[in-house]
Amino acid sequence: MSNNSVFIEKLRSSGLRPTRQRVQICKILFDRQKTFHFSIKDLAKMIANDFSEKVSLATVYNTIHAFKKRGYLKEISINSDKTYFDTNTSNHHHFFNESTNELIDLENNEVGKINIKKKIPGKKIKSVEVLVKIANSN
Amino acid sequence: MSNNSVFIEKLRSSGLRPTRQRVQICKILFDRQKTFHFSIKDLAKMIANDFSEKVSLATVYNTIHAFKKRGYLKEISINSDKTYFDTNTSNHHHFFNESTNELIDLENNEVGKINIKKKIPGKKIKSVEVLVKIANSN
DNA sequence: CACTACTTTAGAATCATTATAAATTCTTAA
DNA sequence: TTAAGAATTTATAATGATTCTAAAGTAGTG
Ligand SMILES: [Mn+2]
Ligand SMILES: [Mn+2]
Ligand SMILES: [Zn+2]
Ligand SMILES: [Zn+2]
Repeated sequence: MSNNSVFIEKLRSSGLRPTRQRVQICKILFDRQKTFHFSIKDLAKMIANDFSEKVSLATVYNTIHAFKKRGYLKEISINSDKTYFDTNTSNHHHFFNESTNELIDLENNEVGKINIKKKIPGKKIKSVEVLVKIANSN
Repeated sequence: MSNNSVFIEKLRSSGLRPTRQRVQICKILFDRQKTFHFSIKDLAKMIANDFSEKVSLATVYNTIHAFKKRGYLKEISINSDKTYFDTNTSNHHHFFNESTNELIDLENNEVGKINIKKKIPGKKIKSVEVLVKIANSN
């Protein structure tokens, strides 16, 4: 249960004015212990439920993109029909539960060292991400 | 330079009738040595260039999705704004060249064994894919 | 308070993809 | 070979996500 000043500071520090709408979005995104994986649609729904005031979709998009640009969110592409944002901006991997369409974090230290044997001349590795698709064992 | 009967057989064996359009699409997709990574837009352009007869976009989508369903193509999601199809249907990984938006195959044997230490109870691993983003070293 | 720059908003525009339904083509059993 | 039925293609409309626009509202500053 952070208080608003944390969010206001977070917004200010990234060059965004702390408006009612943005503070509300911050509460939903960042007022929690665990990583939050969400689609824009998820988020819009939660705003509609948690908040008496309506927030336009354009504002949701604008704010999320600003946070992404500032490094407060990462975007994750799993498949063509769904894109997620992730409040965990560390370098990390994911499980994707195909039965429930749920993303689960896999921290860097939960995956053994990844050895990329093939090299591409003149190119440098920017990131290495693992996606593990899972489904019910039965 | 395969001859058409190869494609016709490929189509037939997967329950698709060998129409002019599908055979032409097969030529573009499968008449080559190396893996082909493409977007629907890429493919539609190539059809327009290589083929005197027009093929509707709906047919391109239908055929690609049928091939995907039959296991002749894989779909790869790199980021929200581009989805690729891949003629390499083996279990494999990718480099993504951020400078050129180009995908490069990384075969399974070009990546050391991947050790997923975290387990999810009641779930079975369906696939493990690595995406390595690269850019010019300069 | 008054001014300015930033922000929000509804609605329009765009773009990829999917759906529809009529016209065409393929298959196969006379 | 042909006729009938099934599958396919096609143009076009519909959908859905995202982005754009421009007008109305709000925050920061002095
Ligand atoms: Mn985006
Ligand atoms: Mn698709
Ligand atoms: Zn995550
Ligand atoms: Zn590939």
